Amino acid sequence: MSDKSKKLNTEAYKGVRDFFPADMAVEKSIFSIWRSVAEKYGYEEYGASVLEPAELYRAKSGEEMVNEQTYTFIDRGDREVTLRPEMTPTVARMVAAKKRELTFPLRWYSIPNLFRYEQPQRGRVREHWQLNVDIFGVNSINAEIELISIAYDIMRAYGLKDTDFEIRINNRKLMNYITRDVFGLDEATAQKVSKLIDKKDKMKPDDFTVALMDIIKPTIQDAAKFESVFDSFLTVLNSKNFEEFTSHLPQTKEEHVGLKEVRETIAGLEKLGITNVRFDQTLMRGFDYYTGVVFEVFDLNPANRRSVFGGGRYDDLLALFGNEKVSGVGFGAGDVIARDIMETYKTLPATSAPADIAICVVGEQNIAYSLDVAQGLRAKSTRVSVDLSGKKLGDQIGNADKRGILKVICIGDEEVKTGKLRVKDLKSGNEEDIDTGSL
RNA sequence: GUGGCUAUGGUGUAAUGGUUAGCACUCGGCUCUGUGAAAGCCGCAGUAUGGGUUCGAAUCCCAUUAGUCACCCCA
Repeated sequence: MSDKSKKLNTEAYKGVRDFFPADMAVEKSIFSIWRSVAEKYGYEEYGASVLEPAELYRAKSGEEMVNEQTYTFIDRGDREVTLRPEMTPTVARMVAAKKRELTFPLRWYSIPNLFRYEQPQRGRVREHWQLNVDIFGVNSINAEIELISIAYDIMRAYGLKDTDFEIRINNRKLMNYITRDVFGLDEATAQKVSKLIDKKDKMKPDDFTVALMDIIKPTIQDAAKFESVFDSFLTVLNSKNFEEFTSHLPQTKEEHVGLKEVRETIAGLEKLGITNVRFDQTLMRGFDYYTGVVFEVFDLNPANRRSVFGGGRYDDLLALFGNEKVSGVGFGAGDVIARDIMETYKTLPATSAPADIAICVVGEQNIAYSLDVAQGLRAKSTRVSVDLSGKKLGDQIGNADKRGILKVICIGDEEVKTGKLRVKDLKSGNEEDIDTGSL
């Protein structure tokens, strides 16, 4: 008698995915796009364990992030362990460990699975795979240009046209300059403002204005001064393009380095034929470790209003490990959004059959012979699946067809005796003699 | 973590608190034991889980689990 309460649930753990063969085929095609583009640019693949000591993330992300957003537990040896929520600290650790024996610039990529303890919803899961591409040891914005053009090539490989997506860039140096130097906000206020700017696109303009006022007002006593600071700040933030934005900044003899970097990055990409790049002064990115250019790639289709890629320059990260500075620029691209995009644009490759030829066996006594024939074919790199079901021949052929296998060879007493085999093409129905001697 | 919405065979769906929970696809078997795709017949399989209200619950209520949306957070 069956006890319902004792049955195990077939569902995957909350927020993680099973990859059945059809899903895995999609996943593999995404990975293969990632790999081929990264390798075309001369990047080498590396890997690491999903387990990291919790302090690796504490150092940079703070208690709250580690406690509430990660899978963290105590192992049997009383060590605090975290399932990696991102790859950058790991790669920084690896690079720092071997810094003296590595040849810079270093071009590395990886496709790690990452974990975060969050409320799952569409496009947001607890375990996902992410392409991470990083270049270390290049101080010029040529690194940014290279990374962004990799991201661009991947978008094209997903099957999108230039007009389907947009690359948005900003520069941390610029925002720091504006909030601190130009408008004189203190560190804490600047921080709050940054967080707010990050959400600007999601808010109604009026709500944003009010929220911004609430943050800035308490820090400026003089009402008249506040009025003028606030208005010009708002004007800067609402600039429609790079030229307008620049014109609102105080003119000095030398162009600010942040502006220069953005200008040169856009120009550099343009020379490579990448023209769908847009300056966006509201682009912030959550990470504290970014120090220069930051960028994101967006699908313009309203179905996928999330960033497809995100990255930037982090020049100080390796200092955490006591090393002298090594500059880094990197980005991440998730598999979930990649899948959504390729579904939206219907660019997913057709699923391929699990084998090139199916061998249908009539009579159990002929299986040994069939296996031998299969080995001969496999030696020539043909993918062969031998039907071991013992079903009727018609069913075996039907099954091969259902799996998308295009050709079958039927083997029974007759074939074993004469050694003459015929290949049947399931599309045309034609049969063709093949020479077993050549197998 | 907070709030809203949702949950019926493997899949998609139907059923004013009142028959044996219906249909399609899929799957298995057969018509048809050495040649598939068609057609027909037969069959397997379900009210997410645990409670409650009621003479009676897929239907109403509560909790749990999961999905989804918004918030939080965004790596």
